[in-house]
Amino acid sequence: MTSDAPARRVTIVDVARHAQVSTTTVSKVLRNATGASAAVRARVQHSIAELGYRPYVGARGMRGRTFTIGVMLPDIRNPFFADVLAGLTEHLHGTGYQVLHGTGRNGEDIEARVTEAMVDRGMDGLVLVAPISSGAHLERIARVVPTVVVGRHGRSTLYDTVADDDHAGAHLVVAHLVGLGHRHIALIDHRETDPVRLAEMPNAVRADGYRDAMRRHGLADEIDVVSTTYTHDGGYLGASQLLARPALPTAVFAGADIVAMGMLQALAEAGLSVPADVSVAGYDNTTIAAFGPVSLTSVDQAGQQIGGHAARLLLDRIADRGTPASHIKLTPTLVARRTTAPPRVSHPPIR
Amino acid sequence: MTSDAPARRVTIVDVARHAQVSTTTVSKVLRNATGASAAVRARVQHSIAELGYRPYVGARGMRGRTFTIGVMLPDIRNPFFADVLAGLTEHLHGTGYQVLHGTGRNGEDIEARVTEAMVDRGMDGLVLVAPISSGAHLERIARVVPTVVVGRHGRSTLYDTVADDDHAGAHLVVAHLVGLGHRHIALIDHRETDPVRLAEMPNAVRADGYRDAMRRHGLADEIDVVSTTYTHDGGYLGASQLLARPALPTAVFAGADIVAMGMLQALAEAGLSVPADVSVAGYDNTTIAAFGPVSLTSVDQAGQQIGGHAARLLLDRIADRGTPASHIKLTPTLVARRTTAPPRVSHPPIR
DNA sequence: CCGGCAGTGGGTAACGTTTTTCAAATGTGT
DNA sequence: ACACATTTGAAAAACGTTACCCACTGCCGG
Repeated sequence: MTSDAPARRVTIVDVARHAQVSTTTVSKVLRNATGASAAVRARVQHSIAELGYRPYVGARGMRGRTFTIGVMLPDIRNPFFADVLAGLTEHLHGTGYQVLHGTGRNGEDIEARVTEAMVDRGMDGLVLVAPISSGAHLERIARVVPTVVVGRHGRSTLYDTVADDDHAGAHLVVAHLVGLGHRHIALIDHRETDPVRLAEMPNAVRADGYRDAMRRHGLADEIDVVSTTYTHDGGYLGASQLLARPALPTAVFAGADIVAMGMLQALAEAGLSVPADVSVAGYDNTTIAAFGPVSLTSVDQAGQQIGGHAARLLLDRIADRGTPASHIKLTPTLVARRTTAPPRVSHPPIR
Repeated sequence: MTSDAPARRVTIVDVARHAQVSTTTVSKVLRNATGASAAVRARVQHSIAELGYRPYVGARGMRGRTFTIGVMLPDIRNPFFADVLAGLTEHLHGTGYQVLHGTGRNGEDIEARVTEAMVDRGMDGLVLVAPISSGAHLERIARVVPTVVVGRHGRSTLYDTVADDDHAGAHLVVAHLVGLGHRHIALIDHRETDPVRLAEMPNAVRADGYRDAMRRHGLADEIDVVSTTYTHDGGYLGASQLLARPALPTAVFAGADIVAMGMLQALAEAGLSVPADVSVAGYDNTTIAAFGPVSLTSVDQAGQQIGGHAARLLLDRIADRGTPASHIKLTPTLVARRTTAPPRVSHPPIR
């Protein structure tokens, strides 16, 4: 009969006693190390199973390894991050590593607390997804534990990076809209003041790509950036600002799907229809974008692949911490759906 | 200048040497224990700051505590779980406990691996959100580490539970639809074969509540349950099955928002409009349900509150493992939106 | 027949922290 | 000035695991 007693943990000593061998031998069996005969090995395995022994990770950690990979996610609600995580765990499945994650909640102090906590827990490797911490902080972490940074453009010799080519992604969106006949294309951007982060964060690169693409299409004069935030409310606010103007742009490039959602809501409330009155494109190709009734044109970042690459790089770096840093850049693809269409009144070609 | 050297961790010994005291004294300062004068305390604090010392959790764990709370989430994509997590971390903020989570991916083996991993890492407490493991497994865990189970109806003397009253929630939906004039109300259920889980899982309780409510409204003959799964595809499939019939019900109660989404997609593809042709209600009041263009009638479970309660119970249990198990049941509320309306052809009242 | 070698198993010392025990120093009341 | 309580700080022993080293057994070749 099972009892309610607090139950002391079974240790390697219990197994050793039960199998009539030394703890050293049990350890050898556990690690598949040489120096144990087949007979002894079998006896120890049997004892392990019978006693239900599981190695205590804290003690293992003191000897160097915890078989744990920590993943910092900025926000658990964004489906893109879920894709990355899925790719990661998929790749790590069967390697003996356990994935645990923590949320940075898009706050620099909270994010730092999470990453520090992972270091303090002796994790063998860290994956930081779209971190907002300073580059110096990232390097401080990477110096202590093998680290891969995902979805951020800053580089370092101390950690690997996997990111999407946001510049190319922005080009895809602009080209798609121009191809439909749009000229006045606005961008909803995430306001960023910190000069260091400015260059490294995806939103900044997307904004750069947008400006560059507009210029290349001869639309330099039409560049129109509205700065809010990469949130649902930010999209709502951005749409409100556009609606307050005398004339609406014919198309809007929202820097993230979540922003596009906020816009769609504001536009619907204002009685405008999409794409008849205005085209809207997002970024990330989240599940909700693909959802039929929404059907948002978006840019797909292949989050699952990104996660897979991150896992691979991290395993390499754990195996040999001296490997030079790799920087992988994936090419995004455009998924055209029903929120983008030719403008109602087509502008006459220039000249 | 910072170097690329691997950087050895600063230990309590380094701090002790720097502050010219024993490690014991440093430990006392760290834990705010008595037995250190104000002067020494200040000196140690200064050394800690100067060296950037952080206690190594693995070593602490060997002495009993890791200041870590583990949260098992079945699925990172479901916003309801994100709400629960937010409530949890909110409540735990400032307590010195760090929250780390792992995903069970709705697989019994993967879930077991995650929970075992948390135990192996010496976590101080566990929150298991909507676990699918057997009750025996849950009790085995709870015997080793303080545990709170969220969103599941089975009870035990070994762990606390926090759950929503799914029976009442189903009543709310049926009452709402009946109030609008519906009689033929179908339920999309999650098929469950395991007899033990059958009674404990939320979907089963919702189905029970639905049947009970239908009977109380004199609609026993109209009870109509379609069994698929609680996924987007499950909703799509359920809708397809209904569409294959000669006559559609006038309203459908999808057991979860994600199921409702799949249904909406299938109905839209079939050229039917909601709520004109058929009313649809969900469950969970996820973010996407509230999203304007979707505007799904749903049942709100107050995930944030649930998480808060779970955190509180867990802290109590950690403080005193002997406390008798609490079982909290929260009352859900209905959020009526635009996917439910009176049926097109109102049935005449009975008799 | 002896020296070396491969293979097997065990003893022991870490790893970084907290807890327990104890001695010294300080203060307090006659 | 003396006994005695109290405070302060240190030494040492755990916690569970692994890595390093050593001892022992057969066995092979010279």
